[in-house]
Amino acid sequence: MQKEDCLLDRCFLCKHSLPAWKSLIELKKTTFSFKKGKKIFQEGEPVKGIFFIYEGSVKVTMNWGEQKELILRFAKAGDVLGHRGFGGDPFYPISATALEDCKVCFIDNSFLEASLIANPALSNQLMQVFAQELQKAEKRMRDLVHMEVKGRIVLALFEIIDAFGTDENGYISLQISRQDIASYAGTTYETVFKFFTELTGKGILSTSGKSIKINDPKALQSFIKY
Amino acid sequence: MQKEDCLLDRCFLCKHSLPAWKSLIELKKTTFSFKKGKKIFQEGEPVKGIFFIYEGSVKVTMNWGEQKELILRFAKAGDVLGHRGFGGDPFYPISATALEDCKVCFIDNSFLEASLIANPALSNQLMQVFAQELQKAEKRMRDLVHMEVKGRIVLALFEIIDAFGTDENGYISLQISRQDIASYAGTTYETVFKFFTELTGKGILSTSGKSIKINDPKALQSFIKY
DNA sequence: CGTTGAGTTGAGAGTAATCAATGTGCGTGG
DNA sequence: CCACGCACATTGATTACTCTCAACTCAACG
Repeated sequence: MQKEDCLLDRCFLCKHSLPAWKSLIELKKTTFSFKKGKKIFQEGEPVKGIFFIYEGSVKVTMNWGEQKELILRFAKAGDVLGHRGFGGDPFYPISATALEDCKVCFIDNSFLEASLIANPALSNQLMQVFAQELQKAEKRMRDLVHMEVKGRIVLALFEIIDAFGTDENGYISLQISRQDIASYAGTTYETVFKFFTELTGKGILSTSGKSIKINDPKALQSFIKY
Repeated sequence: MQKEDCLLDRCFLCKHSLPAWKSLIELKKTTFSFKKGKKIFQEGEPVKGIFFIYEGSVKVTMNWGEQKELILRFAKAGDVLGHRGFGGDPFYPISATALEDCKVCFIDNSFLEASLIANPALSNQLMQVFAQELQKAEKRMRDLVHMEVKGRIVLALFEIIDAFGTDENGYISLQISRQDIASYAGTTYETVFKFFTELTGKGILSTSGKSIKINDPKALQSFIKY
């Protein structure tokens, strides 16, 4: 982790702050780098502040017992991390792990709170973030409960493409493991695996090395049954 | 639905507003009554404002297809409803249904927004509400995915008691249908039923008419496996 | 007295998790 | 350069859970 300059336009806090605050924010915030696979923060740790991603991608997870994890969401440049520390417990209820090499801005709690009080527009922006994430979370809750596994895996794929996009050949820009897809869809590694071989067999999906490409989105859709 | 006076101390908006605003809020807000079973608002309807419950209890649900519903949460006096209308779509992503006869305060969007801008403390309070609900939602998401059905039903019972309490005899204060418990636990009516007969057989649970009583919380806990 | 609908129970089917076995690639050390 | 071991990928077989469907009971009501 090392301190660096921050790309203003990619940082939530800078983007939504009053111009007058920007120089102050520059002083206050610290930028850290995380290597792929490193934990940015962990379930149970005391909350010290809030993070803004301005480079790389991150998975936000929650554990069940020792072995099982659920990926709650993926986050990418421009997204906020660690705001779940707000309210109640001063301990993170979740973990955040870098999926690629990442750069994140860190703002400590006291400065953030001061900013929120002084700058209602920022406060409103953050509230919007919360509201949207709450909506997404509840929708996902329903999906995880009522959809069958194949549908959930399909949804995971769409979600991942939505978050990270595809390269010029149509492959998902992020190298994501089948284990992570399983953790997002709330299923097991093997099940994802078998489904993928079924899909590649039918030509709906292609895999090249570690990367995945969707050939037939409509056919995928059809696995989502109401 | 009829207009009535509002019990100030049970209303989120009044409780967290500046004293100077209270009289204005009194002017602006409207109180409605809803009979048990009536929908307060429904998935897909345009968002017109926000509700505060000051009497009765409510289930907040989301539908999957035509038949399957998931109860996202229970709300009772003092809780906020309809704030998920914030951000993005101006349509409710969820429905709210009265579980008992209810009285709710309604504040229309424009006045709420004005209040939030003028009163940062209120804004912060609402943000806290969002943050806490987001935490709860994500925890529940994990539970629904990784716990087995019996554990989820147990959790539902605890959750319901937590929200609504028990009467002097230890029975859950709210008459809740097995269907609703199933919808909360993400399972079917029959499964809840069979589990309940198993539990009453072992003396862990008692049912009297429509009401439910937990005799042995520890034995119930043991169905939650990590 | 028949009908309706909700409460209750049982049998069967299907899905996905678990377990186990085999295959594959890679790095390391001899 | 080869042999070995380890971790991870892949696949098949088995198990177990829970959903679905259907039947039955019982009470209320016309």
